[in-house]
Amino acid sequence: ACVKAKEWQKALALKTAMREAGIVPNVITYSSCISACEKAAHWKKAVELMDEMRKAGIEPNVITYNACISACGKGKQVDVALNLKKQMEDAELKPDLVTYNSCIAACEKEKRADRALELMAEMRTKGFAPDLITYNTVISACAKANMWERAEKLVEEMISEGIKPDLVSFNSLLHALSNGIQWEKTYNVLVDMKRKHGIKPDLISYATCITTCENAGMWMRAYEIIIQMKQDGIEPL
RNA sequence: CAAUUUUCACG
Repeated sequence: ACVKAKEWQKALALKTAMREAGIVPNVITYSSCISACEKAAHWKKAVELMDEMRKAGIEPNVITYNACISACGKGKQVDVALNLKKQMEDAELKPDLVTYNSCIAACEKEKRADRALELMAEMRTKGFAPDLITYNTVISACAKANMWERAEKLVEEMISEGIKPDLVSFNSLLHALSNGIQWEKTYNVLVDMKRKHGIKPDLISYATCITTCENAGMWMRAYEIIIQMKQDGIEPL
């Protein structure tokens, strides 16, 4: 059952073909198909597949649920995603770190920073330490909810817990600051990520800073950043 | 190397 076709129609066609060839789809077959739907944000199909496999007497496992939660997240269905997490708890399956990260990502898509933060607190009580991805996702959630102060705090928090922020962390923080039109802070972060953390800003980082300066009416500053970007070997598009 | 999680934009 090796499904490498990453487009959902193809994956589903393959599954049908398998059945017709007399091969019984197993958990992994379904999980793969759900994953294929996920990339296309086809959350309804993903949920349908879960039902279908249950009817076929195949029990979804943690990975199956995680894939489906992710699919719902991409389709902006937080409630469906959180319901799935409940379902798996009822089915005496233990949500794992990926489950939480996927649920938090679902909240992020819907700008539900409050729920994302709640979930992060909940996972701690269940003995899961938030990892880099957890933090990055929550920071991004704060960015979308216009909570740049919280985003700043989260970065400090992760550092104090020994998790090194990466390029994604900083880009998310930059977006948070950008949405708050904190152009000075945005610029400081851009400088700090390179000087203090050894992370090279990429095109996204620079573009975010430039946009912020433009929104703040700081045209000269925006221009200076473009110059720096070119010195860094990154070309504006 | 059979399946699952994070940033902007496009889709």
